[in-house]
Amino acid sequence: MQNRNIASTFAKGLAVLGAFDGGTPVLSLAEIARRSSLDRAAARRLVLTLVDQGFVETDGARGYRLTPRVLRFAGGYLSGRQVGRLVQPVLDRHAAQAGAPISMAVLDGQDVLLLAQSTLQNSVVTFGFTLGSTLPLLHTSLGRMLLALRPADVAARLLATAPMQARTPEALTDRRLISAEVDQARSAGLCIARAQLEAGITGYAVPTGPETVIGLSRAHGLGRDAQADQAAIKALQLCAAELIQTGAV
Amino acid sequence: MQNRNIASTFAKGLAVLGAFDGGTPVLSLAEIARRSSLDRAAARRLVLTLVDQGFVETDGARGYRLTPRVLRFAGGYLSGRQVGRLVQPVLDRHAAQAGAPISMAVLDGQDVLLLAQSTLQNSVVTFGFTLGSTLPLLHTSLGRMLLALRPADVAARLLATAPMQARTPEALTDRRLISAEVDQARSAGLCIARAQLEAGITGYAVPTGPETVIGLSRAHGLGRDAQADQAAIKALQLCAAELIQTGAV
DNA sequence: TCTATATGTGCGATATACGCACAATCTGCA
DNA sequence: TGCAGATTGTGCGTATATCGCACATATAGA
Repeated sequence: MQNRNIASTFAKGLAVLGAFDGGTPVLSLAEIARRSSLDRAAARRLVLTLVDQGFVETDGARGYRLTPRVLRFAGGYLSGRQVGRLVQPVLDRHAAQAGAPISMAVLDGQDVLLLAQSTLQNSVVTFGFTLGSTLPLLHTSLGRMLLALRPADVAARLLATAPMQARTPEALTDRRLISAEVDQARSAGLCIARAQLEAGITGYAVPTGPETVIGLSRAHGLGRDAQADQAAIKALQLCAAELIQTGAV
Repeated sequence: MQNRNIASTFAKGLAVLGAFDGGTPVLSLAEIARRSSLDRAAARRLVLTLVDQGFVETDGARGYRLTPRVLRFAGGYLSGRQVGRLVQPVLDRHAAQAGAPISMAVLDGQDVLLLAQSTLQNSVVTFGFTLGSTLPLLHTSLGRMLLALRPADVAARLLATAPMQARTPEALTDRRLISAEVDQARSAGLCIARAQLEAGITGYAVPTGPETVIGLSRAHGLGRDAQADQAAIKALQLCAAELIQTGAV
């Protein structure tokens, strides 16, 4: 039974807008229809509406891509939550002290979604991620920490269904082992993930609120470096304490 | 005559989404209807669609606000244009060298729209702006530089119609004087705006492409400091040169 | 040049969305 | 505490916006 409180054309339009996930910068109409599971003609009309409203442009040929105007939605969110005023300066200060970029993230659907980050000059570990980037839930310290913050039933469901995106030889592929890592993060109030997303890189994460976490990454050597781990976690905990004080999260 | 290639319900939905501009973090249905110029019942259905799709949430009472999910649109744009990989590291490196945050912007409608920025530890001048923030066109060095990049007829139209948002005693309010500043920016390939947006702050901007500019701001003393101006412009020009080399803009 | 894929478009059908009007709720003030 | 004004919730009949189809055209790649 259709819900008359829902505008289905608008919902379809949002699916079309969501098809532009950045993995492929320019999309064809056919690809947009596929990604949004819509009839080709419907997808075409919705894309032309986005063009008309200035959120999408053509590349002159038959491809479509987002325009900067979509950043206004992010601006609305960030300004509304005062991220630029309360969160960014704290991340900047602690990232400088830690000598590593620090990111803030939330759980969104089955992904880690980056809310803010402080990048640094000459940072070794960047990966090109930005605000709005999504990261895997099961193979990042951020993701595991976010799962740890959720009620056990919610976490269990996500652990069973989130995509398995192991990309390194050391990445866990057994969901039960990942679940154990999440349990450990829940107990300890921190998470350390070694070479799960990228070989040679250890990720660290701590909570900053009921639904947000911060994290940083560092290159590691062959052995486990307890001292480096402790320093990274300490830096994050100091940062988290200050973020909690701002009340922004 | 209605254009059958445009889905008007989707266009209305985008207007509702755009009502959340961040100035007021939580909006009522009545306020959303006003801002989007829609019938109250229509606005309600469209907002409920956003709630259903996870882009908006209620505050438990009668207010609505954006969720982080809207950042995915920004992520799609930033990832598609490789901002995190090509632009951000360059901004970070040059901001560190300049000792001031550097932002990249485009013209969008009648606003300056921030595309990227490198913020710094202990930065004097932050204002809380973030990626996705909009700034006034007529009273920022970024805005005047963007106007300078446009064909003369386009610039003239914007100079005549963009909102006059003077907020300091020294801010120009005569559109002809502002136009002269834009002409000078066009000739010089750089723009310096003293105390136009904020008292005591000078803004600098240079172009990085046919439609993008970068800029930074510094506190200034009572007199004009030609040496500080030259250093800021030089830093921006070095940054712009490197950005042009990356081909990201 | 040919084939497969993609795109453009008009159209009839119908499902979606509209706006209205009335009821209910909430807020602020005296 | 009560009242007035503003806001919100909701059902409904109707109009129109949107749908998906089918055919034509264009493009890309082998």
